[in-house]
Parts: sequence; C-alpha cells; structure tokens
Amino acid sequence: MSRRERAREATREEIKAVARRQMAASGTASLSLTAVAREMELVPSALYRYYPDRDALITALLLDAFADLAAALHIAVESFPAHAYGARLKAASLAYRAWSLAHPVDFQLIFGNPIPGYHGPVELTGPAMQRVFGVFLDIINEAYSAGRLRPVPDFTPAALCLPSPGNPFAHYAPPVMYSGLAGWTTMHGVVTLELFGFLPHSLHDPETFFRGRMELYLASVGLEP
Amino acid sequence: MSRRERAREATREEIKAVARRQMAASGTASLSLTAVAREMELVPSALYRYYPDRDALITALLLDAFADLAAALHIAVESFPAHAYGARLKAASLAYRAWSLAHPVDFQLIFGNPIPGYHGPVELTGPAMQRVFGVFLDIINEAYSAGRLRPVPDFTPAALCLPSPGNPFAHYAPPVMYSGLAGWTTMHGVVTLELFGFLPHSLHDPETFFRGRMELYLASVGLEP
DNA sequence: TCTCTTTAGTGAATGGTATTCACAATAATA
DNA sequence: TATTATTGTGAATACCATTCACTAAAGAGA
Repeated sequence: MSRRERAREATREEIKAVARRQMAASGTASLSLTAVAREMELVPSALYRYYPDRDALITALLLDAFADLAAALHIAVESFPAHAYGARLKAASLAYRAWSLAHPVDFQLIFGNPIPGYHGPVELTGPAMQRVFGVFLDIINEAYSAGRLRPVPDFTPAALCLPSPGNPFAHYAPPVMYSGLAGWTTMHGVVTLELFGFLPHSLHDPETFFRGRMELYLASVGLEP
Repeated sequence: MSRRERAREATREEIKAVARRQMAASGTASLSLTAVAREMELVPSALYRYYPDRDALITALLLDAFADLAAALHIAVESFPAHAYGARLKAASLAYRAWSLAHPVDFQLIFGNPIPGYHGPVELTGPAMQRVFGVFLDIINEAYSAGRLRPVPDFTPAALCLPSPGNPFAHYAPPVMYSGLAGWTTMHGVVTLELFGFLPHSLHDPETFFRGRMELYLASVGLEP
C-alpha cells in the first residue's frame, strides 16, 4: 500500500471515528456529514472524496459494527473448551449484552429503526448478520451433533421451512435452528428493553435478571454450564 | 366545544393522520413538517398554529400509540373471564404481537431508537408505558393473589429493589414483578426481531414460534391457558 | 530535476429541512 | 356592524446533503 493509499485509509477511518463519536453524543439518526467535516476542519464536500454519499458511510459503520460484535462474541466463546457447550453459550450471551451496552450506537445501527432513506446492501449485511447469529448456532450445532442438545420444549418443526438451497442456514438441522432462535429472541428481548431504558428502575440488577433468563434457557435445552 | 374548537381539533387530527401515513411510507425519522403541510395544501409554517414544534407532534403521536396499544391489549384480555389467567395473558401477548405488526410506525415510535433531538415528556410517557405493562402485571398479580402463580423458575428477589414510595410499580409483589418482566422480555424479543426483519426466512411461521415461546413461558409460571 | 497526471480540498450553487415573525384574511363575538 | 381572535401566508434565518468546476499539492515518469 502506497504512502497515498495509507493516508487515504487513515482519513476514511478518522471520518468513521468522528461520526461514531457524534452519534454516540446525539443519537444515531443525527449523523451529519457537515458536522463531521466541521470537527475535522474540512469543508463538507471534501468528505465525498472518501465516501460517495451518506449511505456509504452508514454502510461502513454498520459493517464495522457487525464485525466488532462478531469478534466480541468469538473472543468470549474461545476462552472455554469446544465441548463446554453451555459455558460457551452463556459466555456468548453475556458478551452480547456487554457489547450492546458498551456500544449503544452500533447496536442501534444494527438492530434499531431503519434509518430513513437508507437501505443497506443486503449482499453485505446479510452475511455479516449470519456471522453473528452463527456464533450461537455453531455452538448449538456442535452440541446437537454430539447428541447433547435437548431441543427447546416448544420445538415445532412445522414452523420452519424445509432446508432449501438458497437458505444460508440450510446446514443447521431444525432443532438447532429452532433452539437457536429461541435463545436469541430471549437474549435480545432483555438487552433491547434494557438498552432503550424500558426495564423499570425497580429492577436494579439487570445483569442478574439476564443471567437468570439465559440459565433457564440453557437448562431448557439441557446445556447447563 | 365550539364550532371553531371542533375544526381546530379536526385539523390537529388530520395532521397526525398524514404524519402517520408518511412515516409508514418512508420511516419514522423521516417525519417532515414540510411534507405534511404540502400534502394538506398548507404552507409549512401554518402547522405551527396546531403544534408548537416538531417534538410536540411526535409527542402527540407517541401518546396516541401508547393509548392505542393499551386499548388493543384490554380488548383482547376482556374476552376471557377474570380468573382465566393463562388465557388472558396469552391473549394479551398475541394482541401485543398483532398490534406491533399492524402498526410498525407506532411500535418504532415507542420501542425503537430515540429520535435525535427529541426527548419525550417522561411525566406523560412514563404513565402511558405503565398502563401497557400494567395489563400484563395486573393479570399476573391477580393470579398471584389467588395463589395460582408459580414464580418464574429463575426468580431472584435480590435483583429487584425493595418497593419504595416513588416507584410506580411498588404495589406489585416481587414474584409478580419478576415474572412480568420475564414474560415481557420474552414476548418483546420475538416481536422486535420479527418486525425489524431479523428472523431468518427459514422460520416461515413466526406466529407458531411466538405462540410456542409464550406457552412455554406460561407453563413456567404455572398458568397454562 | 522537470513535467505530467492524479488526487485532496475548496467554494459556490441547488434544493431540502425546521423555525420565527410580521402581516393579511377570515371567522366568531359583542 | 364593529371589534377581536384565529388561521394562513410569505419572507427570512439557519441548518442539512449533494454536485460541480476549480485550485493546489503530491506522486510518477522522463
């Protein structure tokens, strides 16, 4: 990479960093190229040398967020041996919550309201999302292959499609898919309500609540840590 | 109410209706007073006769949404006798999902990303939220009073504050509060992921999945319908 | 080193947004 | 009918994204 290319990459990163900080300060949808440029002591139109438009910058931030979340989950999971399915799942869920609370902007970019006028490139965000969900599904899948998974009690195969070629999750057996969705919805429900401030103050220890919920889920699939 | 007051009220309602329709068409955060005025064949500044600013309009829409959701829950619940705790809870949860899918804009207003620069008046939105959550808590509370509630298996009293005077949920016993939060987070997790399009297509029957999840929850608190 | 070409950054212009305000037109009231 | 309150207008301010022609500077090749 030439000197010029390195400088260019550094500026692209700086733009993202400033944008992230400003969104953290005043909300996701308040992303303003003008404000970013002002902080960088640039004229607004200069940013168009680095991102073709606002949507491209959002896409870059979104893909960074996906990658960052996936990395956080992988790191959490890897400190437990491959066969400790319950411990790995629990670690992944705690990492999911911790990452969400620590990166509210990125969480909102991924899981919050669609940004008006913005439609992410599904060919990029789809696989990025699958890499996140895949962390959970892969653990469950290994437990299943090892005959250690008891499908979630409400498992209803009829709710799932038959695995078809175009389906990116086709290689997961129905009990794996179903149990994975059950875990993800459980985890996400608590995190999203907590992050947006809907858990009443009378719940003064949300982490304990979250752990309890996830442990109950793990017990329901026979994977106590 | 005088003729003038009626006309004024009608215009206020028309503004909200147009705003709702436009948000449904192109996203919550795309609410534009100019666009609303254009559709009503008014000049933008005319709208300021009816709402002091954009935030006031958002607040009106938000309170409408809360009231509409609470009404939908009440209607669903009231078709079952008061002692049919399980059936009432199940009906409320199905109504929560149905309302959310039918009113995605209102759902996003309530539960989605905070709108940048907008801070709702907590003295109004707080009680509105409590009326929604209260539908669930009241049913659970009655079951508890009747000795029919088995607290959720992960019930951990220590995660809750001691009931204090300022707490709007102070009159619910800890097992009621905890079990209520467990149900709400379960329900909300599925609905929010479904609404934002994160449930993979391989789950081709989300309603059955949702019912299964809620029935498992109801069973966990001993309130099968 | 000197020229040529690529690139970063500028500044003006267009058209969108919320909001304020002075003014005109209209409707209700005394 | 004369007065008053209210509705709507149009201009002005101050943001925003985006495009484009232009300048200045940096790198490449001779």
